[in-house]
Amino acid sequence: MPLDAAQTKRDRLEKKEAAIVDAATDVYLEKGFEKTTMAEIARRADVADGTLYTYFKNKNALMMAVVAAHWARITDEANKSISSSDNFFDAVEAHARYHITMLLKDWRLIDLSYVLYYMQRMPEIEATAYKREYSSVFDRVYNRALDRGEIRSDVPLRHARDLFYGTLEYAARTQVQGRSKQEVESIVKNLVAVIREGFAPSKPSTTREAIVDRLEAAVARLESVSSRKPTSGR
Amino acid sequence: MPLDAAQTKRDRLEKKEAAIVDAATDVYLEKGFEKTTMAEIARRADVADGTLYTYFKNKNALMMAVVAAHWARITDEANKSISSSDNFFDAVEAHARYHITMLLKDWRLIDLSYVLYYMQRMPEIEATAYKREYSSVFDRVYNRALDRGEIRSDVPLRHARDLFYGTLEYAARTQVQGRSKQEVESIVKNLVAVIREGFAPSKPSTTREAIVDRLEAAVARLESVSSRKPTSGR
DNA sequence: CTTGAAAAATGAATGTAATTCATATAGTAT
DNA sequence: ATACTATATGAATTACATTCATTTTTCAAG
Repeated sequence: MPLDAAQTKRDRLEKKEAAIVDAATDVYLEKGFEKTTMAEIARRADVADGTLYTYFKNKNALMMAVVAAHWARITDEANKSISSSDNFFDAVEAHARYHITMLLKDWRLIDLSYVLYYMQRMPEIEATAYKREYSSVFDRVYNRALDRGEIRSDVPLRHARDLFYGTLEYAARTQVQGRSKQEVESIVKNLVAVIREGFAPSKPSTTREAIVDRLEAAVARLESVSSRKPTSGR
Repeated sequence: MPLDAAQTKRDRLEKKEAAIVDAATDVYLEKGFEKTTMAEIARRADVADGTLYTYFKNKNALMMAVVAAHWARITDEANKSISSSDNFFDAVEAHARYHITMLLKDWRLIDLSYVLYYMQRMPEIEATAYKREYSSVFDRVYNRALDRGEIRSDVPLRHARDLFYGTLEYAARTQVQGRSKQEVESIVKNLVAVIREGFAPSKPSTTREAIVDRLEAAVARLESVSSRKPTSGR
């Protein structure tokens, strides 16, 4: 088989697969999970019922593809959301703003991930992989800040990550479920403020004793630094 | 109808209803949502298939009852979890510890609430009411601390609540989904530390603190001059 | 330009599980 | 005991997901 013919064929199949995923997304957003039927998806994608099964193992796999397409989109956007900030707190604020705005806009698709995950075990599809990829955005920002000494170093990454995404997702869910109006800015500012206080390099205590301790420690660090450099002997 | 006869009759029906809910809980915990069938529940509860529908409108309503029974249990326990602490941070720590321990133990039932909620709209059942009742535990602790001036007063309750429950639920979910071992204490201590820093009444800065800041800055400059610590990549 | 084997697509048939409903049974008041 | 009502029953119905025997399309080789 010539290479460009194969290319064309694969293109054609991928286009059809994408059309099916798009149709499934539309139906799901209109009707919700329970009322989405394979027959309706097939009708919208303009294929026969059976055709769906040549592209996806079953309904769950198809819905998982819907979810995967969405995570790919937002992971891409999330990476852009931090690109303009160079200090930790600005990057956190930008990413928080992007994240909660997205959650409020696309919550039905995000929640679909959870529904699929909890409805049945699907280890072969690894439903949480998309999320892990997405949350690596925060990980990079955090690790860079650690390297630069912008934040205290005794809080493990995973705790910071849980705080960040957990707070935003809970806030978004509260807002979507209740009928409270959206208040993105208030939520973002509050989270950033807490992180600013809780993750700042630890402020030394102001007792005289503590000052002396701090000075001793600083001197010790200086000594150990210069002793590692034989050229600048002491 | 005599009153005690009515009482007996209602008792009988309530016992049967509880038996059905218990059977449903068992089957669900064994098989997961998709593989739980009404026929199996009926068999376990020792009633006919149709009988289930004289107690519950449909499968979702029955599963919702399973969820409701669980929320009632844990709301009761949660209230006990804070009763022995009298200051804010102790109460927060006690409740945090109870909450995440419960989440790790009963996550399948907690998640079932979400699955049901997101699978279809059920405004008549008000799936989130249980959760609202539960989270009022935190609200009471927080409002009491506000009254007593134990914490700063410019953080709205809902933001504090989102931070508290959001962080713990995200942490629990991460742990359940991954195969990382449980680390309740680390998570609790970290959350309490962040809340302690972020919610403490703001202290006015003192002269001594300014001195320390200046010394810190001077030492940092010295250190950066005597050795260019390369930022370790990652 | 044919051709036939492999890949895709089809939709009627099948299987599974939720839900309904006509009928039977049990409980209660008179 | 009798009639009346509330409960319980499980066979029949319904709604979908999924399968599979056929048909249609694609494409490399002659």
